[in-house]
Amino acid sequence: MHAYEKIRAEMLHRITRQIWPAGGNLPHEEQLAAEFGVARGTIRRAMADLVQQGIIVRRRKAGSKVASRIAHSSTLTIPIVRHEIIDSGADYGYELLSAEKGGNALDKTGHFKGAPLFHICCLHLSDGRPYQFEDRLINLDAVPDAAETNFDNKSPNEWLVEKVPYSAVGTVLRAEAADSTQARHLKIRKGYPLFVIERQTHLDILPVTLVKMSHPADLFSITTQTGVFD
Amino acid sequence: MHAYEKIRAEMLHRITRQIWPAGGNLPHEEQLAAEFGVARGTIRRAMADLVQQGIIVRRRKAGSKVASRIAHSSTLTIPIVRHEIIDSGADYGYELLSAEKGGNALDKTGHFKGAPLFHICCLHLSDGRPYQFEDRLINLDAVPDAAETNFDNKSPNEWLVEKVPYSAVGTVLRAEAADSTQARHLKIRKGYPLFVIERQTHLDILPVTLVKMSHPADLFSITTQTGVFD
DNA sequence: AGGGCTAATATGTCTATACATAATCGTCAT
DNA sequence: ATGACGATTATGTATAGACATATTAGCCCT
Repeated sequence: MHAYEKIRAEMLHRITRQIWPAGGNLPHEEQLAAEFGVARGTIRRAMADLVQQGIIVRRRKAGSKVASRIAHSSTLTIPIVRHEIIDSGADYGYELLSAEKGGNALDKTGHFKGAPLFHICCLHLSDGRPYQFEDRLINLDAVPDAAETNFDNKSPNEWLVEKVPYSAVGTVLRAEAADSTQARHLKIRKGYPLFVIERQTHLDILPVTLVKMSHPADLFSITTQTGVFD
Repeated sequence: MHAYEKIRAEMLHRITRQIWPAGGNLPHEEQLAAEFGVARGTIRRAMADLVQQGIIVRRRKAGSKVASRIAHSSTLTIPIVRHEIIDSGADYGYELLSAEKGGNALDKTGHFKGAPLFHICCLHLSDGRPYQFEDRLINLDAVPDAAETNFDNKSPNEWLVEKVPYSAVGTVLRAEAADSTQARHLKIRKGYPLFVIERQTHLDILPVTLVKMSHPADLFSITTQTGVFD
C-alpha cells in the first residue's frame, strides 16, 4: 500500500468518523505533510481522489474543508447492450425493425436543424425475450457512411461506437409508460412501465445521433457503488 | 489556460478525430513531453483526466492506449429532494406518513441481520403535488439517536445526511409499476410507471439505512453531461 | 460603517530527478 | 514447442523547490 493510499484512507476515516466534521476546515497541506512525514505532493495526491468524489472541497487561500453536504454522486456506466446481455449469461438476439432515410421531417425536436437523417428502429433480445427497443436518428451529414450501411445484422449502436468519433454525450434517464409501438415490439401491454435512456452524441457542435432506448422495467436496472477505498 | 489543459484538449482532439485511433497505442510520456516541450509530470497531469473518464487506458510497460470501447460513463448526482424541488423553482412540501419502531420483522431482505429498526414513510411534494414517496429503514444500532427523533417536520433523508457519517453507498435505479400503497400516496393510479431509486448506506461494514424513493415517471428524470473539456 | 487597495496565504501548476513496480520480451535450458 | 528466468521498459510513486493565482483579511481612507 502506497503512502498516499494510507493517507487517503486515514483522511477518509477522520471524515466518516467526524474527527474532521462536515463543513469544517482541514489542516493545510504543509501541516498534513509534516504530520504524515511526506512531501506536499503526496498529500495532494491523497486529496485528489477525495476532491474527485466531492468529499472535500478546496479553494485557494480559503483552504480545504469537508463538503458540508457530500453529494451522493456516483459514476454510472451504460454498456453496449449486446455485451450487457452476454455478460449476464443470456443469449443475445438482434432484429432490425425499420430503416428509413428522410429529411428533417423526422427531426421533431429540431435537434438536427434540417440535416438529412437516417431513422432506424431495432430490437435487442435476451434469451429470445425483447430487452431493448432502440429508436435512433443518425445525422447523415455527420456520418455519411451510415447511408450505405446495412443494419440487418449489426446494430447501429455498435456500428457507431466503432466507426464514429464523438466528443460530448448527454444522457437522460427516466421512466415512462409504453406506447402502442413500444408495447408491440417489446411484447408487453400498453402502459407497462419502461426504463428509458435517451442519449445524444456530438462531435464538437455537430449533432451525430439521437437515440431512445426503452427497456421493460422488470428486465432492467442500473447499479452503482461508491465511496469504498481499501 | 494551463499547459496541461491545452495538452489534454489536444490529446482528446487526436482521439475524437481518430488521429490516435481507438485501440491504438499512443506515444510514451517521454515522447509526448518532448513533443509538447513540458516535463513528464505535466503530461501525466493531462492524461489523468482522460484516464479517469475511461478514454485512455494505461498499463505499466505495455504503455498507454485509446480505450477500444470507450464506456459511456458519466457521473450522476442524486441531490437531496428538498433542494432539487426548490432549485426547480417550485414550493417544497413534506408530510410524514408513518414512523414505526420494530425488530427484524421489517427487514425483509435480511440486510440488517436482526438489528432493531425504525421504519419511516414520508412524502415530498413539489408545488403541492406528490413528487417522491420515501420508504426508509434505519438501523438503530448504527444510529441510536434516530429513535428519539421526531420526523414530523424534517425528513429522515436530510436528518441522516447531516448527522450520520457513512463510508459506502450502493444505488440502484429502475422503473416499476406503482403498487396500491405508492399509488395512494403519490395520487396516481395503480400500475402507473415510477422511477425508483434504492439506496443503501454503510459505515464500514455496518448497514446504516436502506431507502426506496419512488417518483411518478412524468415528474422525474436524471440528466448527465460528459466529455466536454473546454 | 463602507469601499477600495494591498499584503498575506493556501492551493494550483510546473520542473527535474530518483527510484519502485508491473509486465513484457527475449534468451536459454529443457 | 514450452516453461523459467532475467533484462528491459513504460508507467507509478515520491521528493523538493519555484513560481502563479485566486481569495481572503487587514488596513486605510472617506
